[in-house]
Order: sequence, then structure tokens, then C-alpha cells
Amino acid sequence: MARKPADQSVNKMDILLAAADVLRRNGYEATTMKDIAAQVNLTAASLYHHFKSKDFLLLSVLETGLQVAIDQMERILHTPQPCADRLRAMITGHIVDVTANPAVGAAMVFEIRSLMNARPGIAGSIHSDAAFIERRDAFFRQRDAFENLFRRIIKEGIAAGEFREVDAAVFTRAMLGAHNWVGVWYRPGGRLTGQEVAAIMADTFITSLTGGLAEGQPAPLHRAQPGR
Amino acid sequence: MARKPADQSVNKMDILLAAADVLRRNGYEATTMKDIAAQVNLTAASLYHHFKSKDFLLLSVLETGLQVAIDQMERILHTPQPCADRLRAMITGHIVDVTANPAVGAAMVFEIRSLMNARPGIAGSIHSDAAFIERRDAFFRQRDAFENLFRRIIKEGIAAGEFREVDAAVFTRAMLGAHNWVGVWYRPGGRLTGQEVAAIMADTFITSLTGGLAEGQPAPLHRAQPGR
Amino acid sequence: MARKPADQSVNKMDILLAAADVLRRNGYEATTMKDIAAQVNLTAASLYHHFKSKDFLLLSVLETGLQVAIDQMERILHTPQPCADRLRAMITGHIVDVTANPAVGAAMVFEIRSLMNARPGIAGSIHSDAAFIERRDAFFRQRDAFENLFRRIIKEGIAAGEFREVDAAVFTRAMLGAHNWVGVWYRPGGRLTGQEVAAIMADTFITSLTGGLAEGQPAPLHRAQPGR
Amino acid sequence: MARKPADQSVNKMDILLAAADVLRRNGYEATTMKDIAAQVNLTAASLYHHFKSKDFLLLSVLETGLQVAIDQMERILHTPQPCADRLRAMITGHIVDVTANPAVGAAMVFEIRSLMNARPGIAGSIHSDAAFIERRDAFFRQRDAFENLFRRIIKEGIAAGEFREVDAAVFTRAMLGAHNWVGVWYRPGGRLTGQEVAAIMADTFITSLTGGLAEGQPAPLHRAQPGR
DNA sequence: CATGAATGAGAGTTCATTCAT
DNA sequence: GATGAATGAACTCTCATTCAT
Repeated sequence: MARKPADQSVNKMDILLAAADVLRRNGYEATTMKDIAAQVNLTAASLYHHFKSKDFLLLSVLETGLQVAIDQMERILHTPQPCADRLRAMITGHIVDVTANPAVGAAMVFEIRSLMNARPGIAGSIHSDAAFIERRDAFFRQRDAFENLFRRIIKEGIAAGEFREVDAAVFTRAMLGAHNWVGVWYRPGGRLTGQEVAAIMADTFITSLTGGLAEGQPAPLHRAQPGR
Repeated sequence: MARKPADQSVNKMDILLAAADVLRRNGYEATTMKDIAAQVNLTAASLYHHFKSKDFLLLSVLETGLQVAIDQMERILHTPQPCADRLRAMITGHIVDVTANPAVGAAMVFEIRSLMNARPGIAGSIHSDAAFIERRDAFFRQRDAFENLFRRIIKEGIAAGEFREVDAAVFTRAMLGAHNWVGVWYRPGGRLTGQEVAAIMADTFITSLTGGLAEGQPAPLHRAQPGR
Repeated sequence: MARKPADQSVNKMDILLAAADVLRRNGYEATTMKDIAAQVNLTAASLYHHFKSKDFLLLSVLETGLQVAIDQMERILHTPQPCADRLRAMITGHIVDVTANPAVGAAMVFEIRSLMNARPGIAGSIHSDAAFIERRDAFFRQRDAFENLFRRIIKEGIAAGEFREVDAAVFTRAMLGAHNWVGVWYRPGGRLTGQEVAAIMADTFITSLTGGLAEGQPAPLHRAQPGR
Repeated sequence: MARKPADQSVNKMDILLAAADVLRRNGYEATTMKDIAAQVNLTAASLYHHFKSKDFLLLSVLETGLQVAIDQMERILHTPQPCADRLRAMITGHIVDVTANPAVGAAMVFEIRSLMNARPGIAGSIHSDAAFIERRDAFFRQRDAFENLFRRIIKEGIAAGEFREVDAAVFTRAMLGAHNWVGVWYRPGGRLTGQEVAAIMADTFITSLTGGLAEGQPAPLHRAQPGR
């Protein structure tokens, strides 16, 4: 008694991207399952064939976004360059991601709180509860790990004498705050490309880290793995 | 059918602060009028004596928060110091505010979207609509003005040769992103006081602005505690 | 969190009739969606699958009631009988309708004002507003048309010399006022059937129209379709 | 801490008239105490100094309206004229009242139901209940008495051979339905004065009553149409 | 897979009414 | 008398979710 005249069957990823988009505009609480469904030409009821609940849908969106960012970082971190170079690459990579897909980036900022407060529907069975909590905690662990990647390289840079002595925790958060905010104000097609924003951002923070140390070389970009 | 065992009459400001607090934890959409009312020992219905609607309540919270920040800045801006000193004072002032009242600071970050999307309940009369829209637009204008205070001093510093040549727009947003984010992670009673966070923050960005330049003082973070 | 023990699916018309019935007893404002829902073994929430809002539900009730009356009239109007006979048929038809379904008849009298004052909840989208206003205006136009059917035949009768010269506008309203009122006092199973009330009503007004002109035949109650 | 800068102290009758006016526009259920209070420059709370409850206020409005109509009738009934003349005077008097104060007239039609359904606030004391019921019942008795005045004179006219044999009950209700309806459509300042409407109305029903009979005067309104 | 119909749980909001001032 | 503040009860409407088809 019902068909989907739609062009092509929808898959999970379609839904996730559509959801991220709606989420960005309205926020988790103000977004209805119907809103999301409409974006992919489905009814709300049909979403339940793909995601167990709205909470799980949100979780999936965030997991996906975070995974992309982490993969990006992993590749960079394990290269044998100076800290400044690696940090620059990390910042650039992150910002490019965020500008390429601001919806997901914004979700990472704004919807985390909803995820925290989510109380999985006691409804069906008891272990929907458990399953959700578990996956959510895993997500938060990964997110902390992500933040740590930045903190660690800063500490490393300080230890190596490449960076001046800053409070690594606060500095990292200042940086991530600035990054996250990009997802809020950046509009594709504006004055600057994502690459340009990324470059400015990297410059801002790396200059801050190397600024006070500048001797001859003005905040050296590819400095010379000194004595060691 | 109505009683008032209330010990002490509540006023608008009490409600605003309580609301900011709840908002911080749950976000606008997830916050119920009942939640807010409970914080001030009222019933949800009673809130409507003080605020015409939930939308207006949110607007009032944000207006109040912004006003505090703006007043702060005005005082600083008109002193005849070097740009770097004035900017430092501005950053410090802003961060101290945010840490003193993280709830309001966080609201400024997270609830703006809800304010934008708010469709004032036509409820009573038709012009509740107009009144709301007007006040909301005024708010957004003030917020832009606030951002401009920072942008302007940066441009001034560049022109005066105190700062290196950065993209003032992006730099300002990086800064404000970092500041706003403080409202998210800062917890009173933690490792650092608001003053300390403020100092670190100011140092981070001012070093970035002056870093490449050859001044005498290298703006160190844990600088030499001189006399001591 | 949702079940459907429902024996049989309900349809719009079931709801409309139930609603008319409740409306009659309590009036629009005093009638709750729950009241209406209860009559058809639904919950209030379920009504919103069938009608966008309480306002639309009311509008639908009235539209339906009016349509029945209009259809009735159309059939009669186009027969080639004397005006008196056609008017008699119209009155009779109308009253029989009203007595057969006093709820709908009463709604036509009492709930019009609520319909006028209705300010469609902006709720969902902005054009629920426009859609409602449009349909409502169409309804009012039809209602005026209905009243005009009576006015016109009276004028026709006067022109033809069948009726004495009365103020057609006031006379029509007197008639309709009397008709509408039937929905208020008539109780099925009382002393008179709907047919009987209808006959008396028709006699009352037709005698009034022909009374002064009476030649031989004394405005007979069950007149003998004379020669002609 | 509160005063009434108003020009003149308000009294019960002011409130009753104001209330009738608001009632006419919005109906009892849709009218709030605040609405009524606003019309007399008071706050809702203040109305409770004059009326024990909203129900009592409604009751008072209706009582007042009915009393005026009844007084009117009493004067007429006891004159030694023919039935037709007395009925004409009654109708005329009633309609003039209704057009002079359509608000009260309309209330008599539309708000009766609310009065019936009113369940006096169990709230305060137990006898607010009883007091209300008693007064309400008295009101209904008076209203029936009012209707009976009309029914009785019609019967009297029939017995006297002045009127043809109609069903007095139905005829009376047809008449009152027409009268009440005047309060709905009549607008002061329109094409006709209240007096004119009254004359037409009286003519309509008296012609109906006398139409079939062979008197000398056939009570035509704009009669003559002689030749034909 | 997809959907329409149904629903429990609440949310925002209104309102008659009370009471201390 | 009059009022502002407060409230319990109720109402409209929304929404995530389920289930038979």
C-alpha cells in the first residue's frame, strides 16, 4: 500500500549526511524525525528501518564525523617532521574538513550536549539502554583522544624547544574552540576558501607558539631538528 | 485555586540567571519552562508574569549577557594605551566575565541558533510577533558591534605597526571562538582561576599578533615573576 | 510507546459527525479535542492525523453541514413550479435536514462566531495561516450564497405577484433565524417529527407571504396542488 | 501600591454592559476576565470585588437582559386591546430592545448554553454551588415564562378567532428564533432603524396568523398591488 | 522496505482565581 | 477597592515510536 517512487534506494550514509545538514540548521532537539526523513524522501517511520532511534541516529552522525577527523590526524602524526610542521598539517587538515562539511563540524560542537543528556528510550528492551551507553562512551573516549593528539604534539614541541612554554591544556582548547567555531561562521563561496582559512588558522596558532622564541628565523616554518 | 507560600518575591534578574544556568546544561530546546521555574521556586505558569514567552525569556538572557560584555569593553576601549595593552585588557575582561558566569557565556554560543529559528508564538496578539523580531534584530546588531570592537582594535594595531599583518576578520573569529569555548569547558574551582585562564588566553593571541615582530619583550607566559 | 488496539479504522466523516455532536452540547470553545476523540474511541493526538488543527476540524464540520443544505436546495430550485411551491419545498428540505441532524444545524448557528475569531495556530508552517483563511472565506461566501437562494425566490415570488411585497432581506433572515433555532429546541422523539415541524414552519412563512393576497383558497395547510 | 486613576468609580452595571459587549464578540468561553476588566479599566482581580465568579457575572448579564424584556412585556400584556394589537406591541417592543442593545440580545441566544453547562467553582465554599444553581434555575424559569407570554397570547388569539389555528408552541419558537437572530445580524446605522425592523417583523408574523382569515383588513405591509 | 494510523508523554501557554499589600 | 504575583488545572498541539498492512 506504499511505495517509494524515489529514484534510488536510500542508504545509511545518505541519511547521515541529510541528518547532519538538518541538525546544523535546527539542532538536535528542534529537529524531528520527519524533518530528516523528508530530506531523503522517506517517512519518519521508515527511518526506523535504518536506525534504532533518534539517539542512535545522532550518535552515528557524530561518530562518522569524528572518524573522518581522526583518520586525517593519524596519517599526519606518524610522519617524522618537526612538531611545528606536523601541527600545521593537523590544523590545516582539521579546518579543511570542517569547511568541506560544516554541517558535520557544527554537529561536533553543538550536538555533543544533546548526546550527553540523551537518555536512551527505556521503551523496548533493557539493553537498548546498555548498547547505547556503551557506544556513546566509546565515542567520548575517541573524542578525548582526538583532543589529546593536539595536546600531545604541543607538549612535544615545548619539550623539544620548538614552542615556548604554554599551558598545553588551555592552549589546545583555545585552538579547538577556534576550529569548532569555523563550522559556525564559515560559508562556502565566501571571501575565502577552506584552504585559505586553514592556512590563516594554522599561522595564527603556530606563530603564537613560536613567536616569543624568534631569534633570527622569524617563526621558522620548517626548522632544523636542532642538535639532535 | 492559587496560593503563594513564597518566602520572597522573585525578580526578573533572578530568573534570568537561573535560566542561563539551566540553558547551559540542557540547551534551549531541551529546557522546559518548568525546569527554569523550579530553579527559582516557581511554577511554570508564574514565569509568564515576567516573560511573555519562552522565546522572550531566551532573548532576555542573551541581551543581558551581551550587555555586560559590551559595558566592559567600552570602558577599556577609550583609554590611551597601546593597542596591545588595550586588547589584552579586552580579552582579559571578556574571559573573566565568561568564567565568572559560564552559563551566560555558553548561552551566547549555543543558543543563538535557537534565537534565530524562533518563531514567536502568535499567541496573544499579532504584534507579539513584530515586537519580538525587532528586539531580536537589535540584539544581533549589538552582537555584531561587539565583534567589531575586537576587529577594529586589531586593525588599529596593524596600522600602528604594533601587530603583524593578519587577516583581521578571521583572527577575530578565531579569538572569539576560543573565548566562547571557555564557557563550555571552564569549571569554577578547577585547576585555574578565571583570571589565570584570562591571562593565558590574552597571552596566546597577543603573542600571535606580535610574535613575528622584533620587540624587546617576548611576551612570555610564565614570565619571570620579576622581584621574586 | 504506541499501540493500536483499535477495532476498526475511523474515517474523517465519522469524526466530523462526532464532532458536530459534541459541539452542539458544549460549543466550540468548551469542547476539547479529547472530548471529540473520545466519541470515536481515539486519543486527542490521533485526531491530528485527520485534521491539522481544531480550527480546521471546526471548519470541516461547518463546510460539510452547509454542503448538504446547498445540495438539497439546488435540486429544488430548478424545478418549474410556482414560487410558493418551491419555497415550501426549500423550507421543508432545510428543516428536515436540521431535525435529522440537529447537531450540524446548531453548529451552523452557534459556531460561526468561533470560526470568525479563529486565528489559525501558526504552529507548523506559515501558510497554514493562508490556507485556513482562504478556505474559511470560501465557506462564508457559500453561506451567503445559501441565504441568497431564499432571498431570490422571495423576490421572484413578489415579482410574479404570488407573494405580497415584503422586505426580502429581513424576511429571509426572519425565516432563517426561525430555522436555525429549530436546531436548538428540537429533540428527536418529541411530540412532532421533523416532517411535521417542517410542514408547520413552511406554512407559517408561506401564509405570511400569501396571506394578504388570499382570494378563494385560505392558505390551506395541505393544499391541493390545484389545477395548476 | 495600586490605584485607579480612572475618571469615575465603576459600578456593577458598567461592568455588565461592558461584559455583554465583549461576550457578543467572543462568546463566553473565549472571553477572559481580563478582557472584560480591560473594558472598564480594571484588572481581572478587581472584578472579583463585584462578582463572585465568571459564572455569576454571566448570569448577571443574562438576568439583566431578560428583566428588561420582561418588564417591557408586562406593561403591554395588561392592556385591553385585541390580541393582534397586543402581539404587535410585544414583538415591536422586543425587537426594539434587541436592536437597541444587540449585545445583550445576542447573549440571550448564544450564552445560554454556557450558563447551562456552567459548573460553579467547587473551589471556595460549598454553597457558592447552591447559590449559583438556585439563581440559575430561577433565570431559566423566568425565561420560560417569557416564552409563555407569547405562547399564551397566540392561544388567546386563536380562541378568540382572531388568529387561524396554528401550532402555538412551534409558532412561538419560530417567532423567537427570528427575534433572537436579529441580535446577530442587526447593525446600528444600517439600512433600517430598530423601529423599522420591528415593524417588519411584527407584520411578518401577524400576517401569518391572520392571513388565511377573511377579515376586512388583510394587514399588508406595502400592500396595494390591487389591480392584480 | 515503506507507510499510514495510532498513541503516551509531555511542552508551552492560558486562565480563573486567590491573597498579601 | 484595587492590584501584582502566584498557581493548579486544563488545553492544544508535537513528537518519537510502534505495528499491521
